[in-house]
Amino acid sequence: MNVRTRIAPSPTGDPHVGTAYMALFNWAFARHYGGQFLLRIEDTDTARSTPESEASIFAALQWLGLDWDEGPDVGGAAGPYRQSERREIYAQYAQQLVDREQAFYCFCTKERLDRVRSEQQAAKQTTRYDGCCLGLTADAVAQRVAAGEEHVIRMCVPDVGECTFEDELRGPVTIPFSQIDMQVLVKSDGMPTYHLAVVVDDHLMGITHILRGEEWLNSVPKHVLLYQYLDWPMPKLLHLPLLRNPDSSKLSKRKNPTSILYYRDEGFLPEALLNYLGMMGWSMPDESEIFTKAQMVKAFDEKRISVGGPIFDQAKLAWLNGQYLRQLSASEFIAQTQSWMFNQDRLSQLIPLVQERVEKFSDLAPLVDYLVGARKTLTPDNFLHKTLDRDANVKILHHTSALLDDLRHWEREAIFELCQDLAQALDLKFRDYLFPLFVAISGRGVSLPLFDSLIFLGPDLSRARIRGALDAFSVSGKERKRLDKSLVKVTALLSSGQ
RNA sequence: GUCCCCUUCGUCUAGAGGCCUAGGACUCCGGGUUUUCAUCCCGGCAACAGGGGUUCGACUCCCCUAGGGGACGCCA
Repeated sequence: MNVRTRIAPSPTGDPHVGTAYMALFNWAFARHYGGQFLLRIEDTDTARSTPESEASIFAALQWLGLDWDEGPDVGGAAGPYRQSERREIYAQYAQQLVDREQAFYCFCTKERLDRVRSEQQAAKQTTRYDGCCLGLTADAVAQRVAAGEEHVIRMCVPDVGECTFEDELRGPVTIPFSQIDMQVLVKSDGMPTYHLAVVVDDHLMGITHILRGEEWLNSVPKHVLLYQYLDWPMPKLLHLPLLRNPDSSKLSKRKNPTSILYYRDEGFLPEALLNYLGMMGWSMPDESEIFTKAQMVKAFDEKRISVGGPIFDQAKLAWLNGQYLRQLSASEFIAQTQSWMFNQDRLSQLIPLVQERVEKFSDLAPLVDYLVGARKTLTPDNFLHKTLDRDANVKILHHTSALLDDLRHWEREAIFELCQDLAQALDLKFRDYLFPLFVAISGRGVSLPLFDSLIFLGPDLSRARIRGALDAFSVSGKERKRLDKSLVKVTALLSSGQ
């Protein structure tokens, strides 16, 4: 049997380490069995997908050295590999499902659905579409569609019975159909949802094994139904554990750096990151911990995957990276530091910031230390200020961090405006407001211009430093909740002000 | 709330009924090498969630409880 696996990221943000994790296992699986590994872009969310994000996913996977045999950039016989370019294909199957009464048109408004949902929640029932449009006659549907009424297509799901399917890592799993929603398959903008697109594409692209996150386990019955409706064979399913934050919740950028680019910019080697991800839920048969991706491919055995959720431990990753750095020859080390920071491109961004501030070359390093290296670890004392107290510092850091996390385009002007607006909303003088940010970014109250620094460091490092600065203050869960509430108010103020 | 998944040192893990006095790694703590530091070496702390079965024998199999996680979107 020719094995085919895929990684199917959604280009809606920074390339996530979870994506790298899944890519690694799918890649290793395919390579071990001599099959193909494909890259498919799941950009059916037109509001959130961006070409920049897609490009950064390519860049991140290439940096890691995970090569794909078919994909949007390299082509292949089963293309196109971008879901937004496959609309007609999905439409065709959606129509087939409607014709066979395995799916139906739904005209319910968002308002009605929200109402039904909250009623079900109040009654402590499973939230699920109530079947309102299920009984519509073909004529009625045709009329309403012709009249231009907005609609979606939903899949039919039995009310009773249960679905049992096989997960290769945990054995049979049974989920009652009463828990399964009549999932929307085609959105009102004509795009398929994940569930339709993934089934159609995996089949048409000949995917034999799906290795993906455990978060998908609950939606397998929807897919099983679709495969049955379409008369297609089920691929094998392997649901891998989710990477976790230190508090054991699902890995998230609010609690941990999650962007692959962060690890690149911080100075991790791709080999080390990959090696580390390879020991999350998997181990070499001889228990060795330092191994190359070629060794992993050779030894790969899905039976060795464990299903408990591993915590992504920065300390062990750092140790592992140290092992890799130490084994480099001096000339390799020079080459690596050059490609990391000391190259024409990076230096020409850096020098203009310092040229007019130095009198001797020896002034250079102290000025830029925090830009070419980690800033020092902070304590509350670093934030002592004539007007800002502890709580003010915490609030500024928390709110700025949250707003920057959601900022789509990392541009000087946008960041500047965001900060200015926030300072105003908090009723602070701009220069006072900026103080904790200077400390968070540079480790000092005075440094090179803040916004230039943010641009130079880039979104991933900047966000991590501001979030890290907050760790200097022990912020309790309770306080964090208060801060989140305060943030909601401030955000409301910001949007009303515009 | 409902459903699903998971559960070995603080963390990553080894362990497929006797090889377990539960092993390795990170972290932390000691000690050694080194002009300092780091590296490196040596040593130490530290776990089978709890309770019932099955079995001559259970970390390993089954059940219950507890805890953790996830899902419940016209997001993936």
